[in-house]
This record gives sequence, structure tokens and C-alpha cells, in this order.
Amino acid sequence: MEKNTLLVRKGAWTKQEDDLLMQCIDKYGEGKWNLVPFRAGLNRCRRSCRLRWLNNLRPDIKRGSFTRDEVDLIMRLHRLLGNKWSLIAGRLPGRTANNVKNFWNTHMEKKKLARIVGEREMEVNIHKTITQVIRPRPRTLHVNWEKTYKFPNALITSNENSNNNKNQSSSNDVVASSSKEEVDEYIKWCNNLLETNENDQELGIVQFPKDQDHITGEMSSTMLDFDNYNTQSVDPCNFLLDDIDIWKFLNFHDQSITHNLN
DNA sequence: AAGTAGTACAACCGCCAGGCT
DNA sequence: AAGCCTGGCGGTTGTACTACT
Repeated sequence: MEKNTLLVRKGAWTKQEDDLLMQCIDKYGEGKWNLVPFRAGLNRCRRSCRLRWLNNLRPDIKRGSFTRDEVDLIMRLHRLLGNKWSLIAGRLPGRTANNVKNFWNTHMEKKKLARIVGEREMEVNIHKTITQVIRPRPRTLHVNWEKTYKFPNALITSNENSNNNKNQSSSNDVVASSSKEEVDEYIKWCNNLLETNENDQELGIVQFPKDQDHITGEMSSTMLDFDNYNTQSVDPCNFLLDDIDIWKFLNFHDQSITHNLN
């Protein structure tokens, strides 16, 4: 606790206070916050001065709303790090931890809440299984794909097998140049993907297989472009989707994923 | 036009870790 | 080792502004 809290000013900063603080930082540099109120001639506590400088007055602070790229990064980093706002902000030039935290609390938490409510409504209005379909799974296995993506109701084979069965393969099949073991492992992962998990559903997290350029393209053109998403910045293996995105995705794929669940 | 509700964000508070004495 | 100081963090609150009725 600060000493003499009754004597120091609180609340919004005035222009004069800002000027005094900036002059002080300009003259003495950052740090030694306990000396700042005295040096600047401010009737504020050291922490208030520090916070004002770090969150509002620093010249490199970026103003304005978050870009889609930034939002995408925040969502992915939050999933990775949790509420480590300073770490997340550290990856966003010009954004402060307070910025990011406020953004998350006002936009993302609300969105999450709306999603939960939305799911209840969807259970009545839309096919019940839609929001139970996709869950994230960390995946380390990489399979090298050769053919068109049709997942998960397509026949999935390794190249070893497909050489023998080439004539029987349909255009929906997925053929991999990886080993049979890798493909088997991948199929296991796919099954695992379809298990349900309430926490993941709440967030609408979807994780897609890695290293498949055609999937990247398909995802970008069919789903993300609906929202003018900057596809250049999207890592298709790990990002968050709105319910509406999932809905579009499932519709695009003829709801085959949903059917496979039943 | 006035009152109310909702939103966005600045600011505060309690707590903690690390350094210093 | 213990206590104090400082910087830093995340959670919460306060408040100005906007939208809605």
C-alpha cells in the first residue's frame, strides 16, 4: 500500500499532469518511480505515475482498434499462455498489457458468453450436433498429402497401399506419401479429434492438420474470406472460430463431419 | 429531450517476486 | 534470515461516452 494515500490525487489525469510526467521522464528517464512524483511535482503515487506512463503516455503506444491480425494473434497466444497479458502484449508492438486485457474482457469474454447462450438456442433451432463436432488436439504427427482433401469420411490410405489400389481410389480419397504407420497414427488422431470436450466447445477452438497447403487454401477461401479475414496471417492449424465460421465450414463440407459423429 | 442500459477503457488495488540492506 | 522497497502483474472498479427507449 502507498503511504499517505489520503493525500495523493486519484482518478483521471489532467493534461497538465501528463505534461509534467512526460517532462520528468524526458529529463530523468524511466524507472525510479518512487522519485517521479517528487521530481515531476505531481501529487500522485509512484504506481499511478508508472501506470500512466506505461499505458498512455509512452510514445510508442499504438492507438485505435485492434486489427484482425492482432486479434488472431491475441486469441492464439491466449490459448497458449492464458491470462498472461504482459507476455501477450509483448508480442504486439505498441499494445500494452492493459490494452490487451481490456480488449479480451470486453470482446472475447462477451463473445464466449454469447457463444454459450447461442449453443443453447442452436440446440433448438439448428441440428443439435453442429457445435459438438470439432475439438482441438495438439498434433505432432505430420503426414505428407498428395491428393484432394476430403476429410473425414474419405478413404485414407498411405502411398504404399494406394499404389496397389490406384484404380479403386475415388477423387474423394486422401493419399499420403507418408508411411502406413504415420497414416494409421493420423487416423487415430482424427478419431480423437471428434471426441467432445465442453471447454473446447465453449471457445470454439478448432485445430486443423498441419502441412497441407490445399487445406490452407480451402479454409481461407471458403470460410475466412466471409469475414474479409486477412488470410496471409492465418495459421490454419491453430486458431479460433466463431460459431458462424464452424457452421459455414460444416455446410461447405456437406455436413459429412456431423454425419460421421452419429 | 430525458432517462436508462450497455460499452470501452483508464485507473486502482492487492498481491507477488526479486533485490537490497 | 528477515524485513523493506520497488517494479510488475492480473483482477476489478469507476467513469465517460454512446445507443437505445
